[in-house]
Amino acid sequence: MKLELQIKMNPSLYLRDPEQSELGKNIIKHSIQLIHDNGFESFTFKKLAESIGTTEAGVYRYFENKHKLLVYIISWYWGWIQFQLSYQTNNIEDPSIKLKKVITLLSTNVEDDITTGHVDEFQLHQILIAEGSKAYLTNHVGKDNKQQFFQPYKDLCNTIGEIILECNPKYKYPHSLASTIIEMAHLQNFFMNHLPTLTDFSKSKDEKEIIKYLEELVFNTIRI
Amino acid sequence: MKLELQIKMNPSLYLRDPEQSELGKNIIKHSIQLIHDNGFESFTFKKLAESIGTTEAGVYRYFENKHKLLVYIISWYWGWIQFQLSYQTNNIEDPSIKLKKVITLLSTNVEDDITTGHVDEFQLHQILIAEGSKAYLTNHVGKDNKQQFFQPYKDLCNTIGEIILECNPKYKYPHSLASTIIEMAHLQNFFMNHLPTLTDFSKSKDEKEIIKYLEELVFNTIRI
DNA sequence: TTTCAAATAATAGTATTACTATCATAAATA
DNA sequence: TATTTATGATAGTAATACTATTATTTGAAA
Repeated sequence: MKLELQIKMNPSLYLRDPEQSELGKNIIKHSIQLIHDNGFESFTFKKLAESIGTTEAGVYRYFENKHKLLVYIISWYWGWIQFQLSYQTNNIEDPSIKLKKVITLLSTNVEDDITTGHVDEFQLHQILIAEGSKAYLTNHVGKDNKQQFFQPYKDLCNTIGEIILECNPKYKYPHSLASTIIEMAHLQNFFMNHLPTLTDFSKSKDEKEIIKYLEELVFNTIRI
Repeated sequence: MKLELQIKMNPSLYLRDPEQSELGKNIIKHSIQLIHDNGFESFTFKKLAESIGTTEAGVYRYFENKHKLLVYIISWYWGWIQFQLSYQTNNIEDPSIKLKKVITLLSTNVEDDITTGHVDEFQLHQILIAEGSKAYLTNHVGKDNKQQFFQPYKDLCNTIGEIILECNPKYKYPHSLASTIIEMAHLQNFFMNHLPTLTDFSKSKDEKEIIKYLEELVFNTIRI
């Protein structure tokens, strides 16, 4: 039996479920490739269609617009991270070890997970770093939020918040600290590679430095 | 004598200096208004021209494209913050008080500064929160960086980094902590107002809570 | 096996965006 | 007064972000 990880997606994100057809899977696969290679700004459904070998109209049958497609793949990523997190922290008792796993998981450029055929997690992680915040930094964030587009992100944030509270039940800002960890794991990586003077990792350009920085930040503020 | 604050801008950002003409100042003023009201995505030079009462071509004589215009007003904001910072921390000896001023300055929705006629700092602060990261989250960040587009941001980051080192000369991540403070002051504000479950400030929706959170985070990690 | 619905392909078309180009006119300056 | 310079008015183009229509293929139910 071949194990395949299926992540449940919010149906409001798509018109037709991309997991249910070859074309759909190709849309996801090539979107990730194109957004990774050229950025979300220059990504268009026309280029996507050409890259797949279908037509623009074909893509529009699956996704209303490119923003929903971006939110889709980002949601998928958070769902996958959520799964990785519960998998990696399973049977671990010590909450501070769990929290370290969280920081490492978010900061590390993962390898491609072969149990998810059409998704390249490495590229997806890069997309999250460079484009992740564009999912919510829009003037329709309120509408999107009402449709639960950001639920996977919120769920992850809650999970991490709970681990923080296990470390220190009296800590007052578990959610803010969780969102800070998530965002900074990505942003410090972006800065390290593109605007190095905004960080202290420009020499090594090593993710491990980011992990050390975040660990110090987090464990000192919750006072372990 | 009327005091007017002039912030020196990188000439590569514009084709014609907007400070030097009424039309130019109107471009800045109405850009801020429009981006504040409807977001950067829906902002176009056509709308801007209509709002001013000039033509699209008129705007293009000042700015090559809307991205450079965004970077321009964002750079202006960082220059203004830099000035506020040196003004507010002037004559203060205690570096930890200075650092608190930094956190407060970045987290607080400023009032409009009347010494800068055509710029509304309140709206500009809101723009920074919602659109600030779009200045550098592009596929041409490297090119832009080579042209020094992000110098004001870097300068501010260095200034804050130096204050951090004054607090604790042995702290290893002054730049990363500085960029974390800047980005989180904005992002936690955005989350508080639009995705409140990602923070712990949803009840009060009070900037002062963000300040407390950041102060705890910062002073615990540099161990004061 | 037929048939009938669903998915896809092919093509066309529209409004808007992001520009560039041209030419006339008004204002500032030499 | 001549002339540079900024602005205004208008036009045009390629690309983007869609919508619509029709034909063809495929696959499942009758």
